[in-house]
Amino acid sequence: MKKTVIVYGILGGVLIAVLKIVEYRFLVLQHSLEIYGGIVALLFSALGIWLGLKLTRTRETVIVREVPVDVEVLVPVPVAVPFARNQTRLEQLGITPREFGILEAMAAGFSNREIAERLFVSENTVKTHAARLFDKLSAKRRTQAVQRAKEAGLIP
Amino acid sequence: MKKTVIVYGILGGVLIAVLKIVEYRFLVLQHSLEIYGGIVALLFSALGIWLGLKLTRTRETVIVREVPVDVEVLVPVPVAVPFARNQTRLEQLGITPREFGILEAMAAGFSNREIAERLFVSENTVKTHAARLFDKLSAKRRTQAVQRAKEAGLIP
DNA sequence: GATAAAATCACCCGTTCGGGTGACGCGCAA
DNA sequence: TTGCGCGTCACCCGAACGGGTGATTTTATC
Repeated sequence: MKKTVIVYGILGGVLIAVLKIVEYRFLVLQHSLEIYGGIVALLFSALGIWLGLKLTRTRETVIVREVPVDVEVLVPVPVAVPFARNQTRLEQLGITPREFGILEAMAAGFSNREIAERLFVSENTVKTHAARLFDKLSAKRRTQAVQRAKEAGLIP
Repeated sequence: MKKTVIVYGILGGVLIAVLKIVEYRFLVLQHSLEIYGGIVALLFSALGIWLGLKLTRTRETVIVREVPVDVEVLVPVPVAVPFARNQTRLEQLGITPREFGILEAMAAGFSNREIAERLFVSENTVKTHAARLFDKLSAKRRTQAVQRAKEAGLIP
């Protein structure tokens, strides 16, 4: 943060110097302009900072902490959310079964090499499938692809 | 840091250029004092806002809300289950707030660079946080880290 | 004020990913 | 029979990622 302040300071100094030079060149020797500009700059800088603070200050993260009321009642709750794979969207995107398999493995956190070993294919093949998958999901990274697939309801 | 310096440089250059133009117009037009002031005000407002944002980047107020858990209410899991972040597990793993922020961004499919720009830090910083995160989550890849975090109930 | 924890940034180096391209075989339908 | 979709594989190259190390600064805490 100090650095930022220093940079700002230097920048301000340079700015003022340049202003002075420019002013001399144009022979407009009205100090009021300089002072005026400086004051305005200062004021609005302060205003901007204040505004920025105000805009981002009320950022609250609400965290829900679970507190057991009765231990005996707190039996492991089977969530059992029947995930319904969105087959329609799969077809809409034109994702082939093989590509989907790679997608699942990717979502499970496997590397290309691991996926290759798992599916008994070469790493290059996995990469090809992955590339086509990224294209179809409009993703640039595998994490993004996984996220998109999740949003589309392709994977839980 | 380099980027910041470059941005600052460009900004300064543009500012000076604008000032010159404005000053030139001052010789021609008589109403440029207002224009000059307006431009300076605008520029420094923007600058101030940006600075304000940068200053308050991590000002997050964490509110821990204790919620009694009742199984009978939990079992009929209806729809729209507001994801309850598992704060306990977060502390167990020793994941700091900042690291968690990086984790969220990672899960959203952002690259290290994008995360860096989003959080107003350098890419190296993001990588450092990520490395520590991987260590704490026993993950070797970011996809795996996301998967682990999901399993642990850290992220939806 | 000392101390510890957290956050920030940098550099090097090796690995992994992803884009682009080209190619081959197989099965199926026109 | 030919075209097409699918799956397979290879190579190159640049970008992104991750490990490791070291350092400074900020923040919290006593």
